[in-house]
Amino acid sequence: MQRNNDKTIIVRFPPSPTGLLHIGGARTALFNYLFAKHLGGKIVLRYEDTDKERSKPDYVKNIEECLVWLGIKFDGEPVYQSKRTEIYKKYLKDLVVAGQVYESKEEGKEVEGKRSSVLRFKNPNIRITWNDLVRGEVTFDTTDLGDFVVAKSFDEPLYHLAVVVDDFEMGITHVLRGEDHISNTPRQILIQRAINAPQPLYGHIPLILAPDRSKLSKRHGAVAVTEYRDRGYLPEALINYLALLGWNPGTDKEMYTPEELIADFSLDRVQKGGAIFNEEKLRWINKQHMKRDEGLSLWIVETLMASPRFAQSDKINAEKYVKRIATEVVQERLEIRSDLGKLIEGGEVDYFFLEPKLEPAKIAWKQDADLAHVRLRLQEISRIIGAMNGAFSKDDLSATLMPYAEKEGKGNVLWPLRYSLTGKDKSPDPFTVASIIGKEEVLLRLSCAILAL
RNA sequence: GGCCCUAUCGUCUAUCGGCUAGGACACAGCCUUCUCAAGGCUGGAAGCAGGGUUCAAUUCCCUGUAGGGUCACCA
Repeated sequence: MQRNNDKTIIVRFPPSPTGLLHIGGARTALFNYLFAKHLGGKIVLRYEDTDKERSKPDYVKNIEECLVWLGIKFDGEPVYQSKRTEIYKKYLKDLVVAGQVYESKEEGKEVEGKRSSVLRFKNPNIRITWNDLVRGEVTFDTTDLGDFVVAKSFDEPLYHLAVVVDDFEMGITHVLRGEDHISNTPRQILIQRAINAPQPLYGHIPLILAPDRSKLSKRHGAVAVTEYRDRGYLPEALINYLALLGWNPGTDKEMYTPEELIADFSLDRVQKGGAIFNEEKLRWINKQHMKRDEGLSLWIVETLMASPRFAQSDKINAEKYVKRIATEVVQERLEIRSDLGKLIEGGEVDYFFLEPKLEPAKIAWKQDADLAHVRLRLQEISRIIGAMNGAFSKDDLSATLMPYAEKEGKGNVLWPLRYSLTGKDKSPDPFTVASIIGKEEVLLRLSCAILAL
């Protein structure tokens, strides 16, 4: 009965443009996309905008924007149900002729602002069973459904009718959707049989849950894809995380590019139970992606160069210099893009562009705060560095200075050095900083520190 | 409430009858160059309950319990 194996796989993503695309919808789109692409099939986009009251062009725009951002590409042009009224009408008429849909007079309904007459499906009251791709056999008794409404009028079809007609006409072979649709399936199968459409294979994906285990929704905070985009998440990271929510490869692999997901995805490794959305893990995955993202350092460079904070600096336009800061210091410190603004505003890279302001009391390391000793050590550090020739890499600096640091006690040398260079309690290690700002600047800052003591 | 679905660390998950129950996030401790970040190592942390089936159940079956979904002239 359910034999579509010889046909090309065609799936669909059918958002209704009544709100911003949320992450649950994005994941449904993603699973459909991965499933289809893995098997060399097609995925089509269909806007279910039969509800004229709630559907808005702005939401269509948002959905489209998000899907493009996420990198989910569709085959062919999007379908709008609102433009297919005539088609549904034809099916409706045929169903009426066949006696499977009838016009029902609704007594007293007009007082509630509803129609006095609607089109109802004549329910055969049978048991419907299908073999769900993720849950196995599922059975419903359709008697509970009664003669449900399929259209408000011939020109105003409702969801179930439109879905079934479209899935049929579009040759949809697999319907992968959220678990919240599971109870819609029996009535859609009923309509399918009435119009002699083949039954697609169904797979009901578990829901994304809020921390309280209820269906994730607006009241739980950020759910719109655009919010995550605007907060600074990378699309590949969101894709990676969403894929792992409810699916796993059966290995320990967690870092995935979209291409790798397509290669590994399979429905039989999709989870049956819902999964709580955990932003901590999303952040971690985002960080991993950011570290690997080569284009990101370019963006960091541009952002640093454009920052008004460093406009006065004579170093801000030295691209090579800024590039080193971006790749050696900044990039590994970011979890999401918006961290960069915070890092800059927090003054965490000021010392690369501006002379640090030193608090004399902080130059000494707490273990040996004797100022005479500190002065002597800074002078010795200065002498050692001054004597260095040629290369000035992090490793050279470390090799040259560590023996002295070991001798004096690491903190007694490294802290004053690092503080003199940065004026910060927290910063990257002194060798990294020194190697970037260069020998001349290091010596200058050391002498300033000595004078400040 | 009816119907349907689900049930392993706090969270995401591995296990397709043999388990000292593995990994990741988060957390704690230690190490790595003083501080921060990154990295490394170590640690705590789970099979909802009761019955079966079986030589053997986290894994299969039943019941209970809990959680969720859905019950529109929305989609």
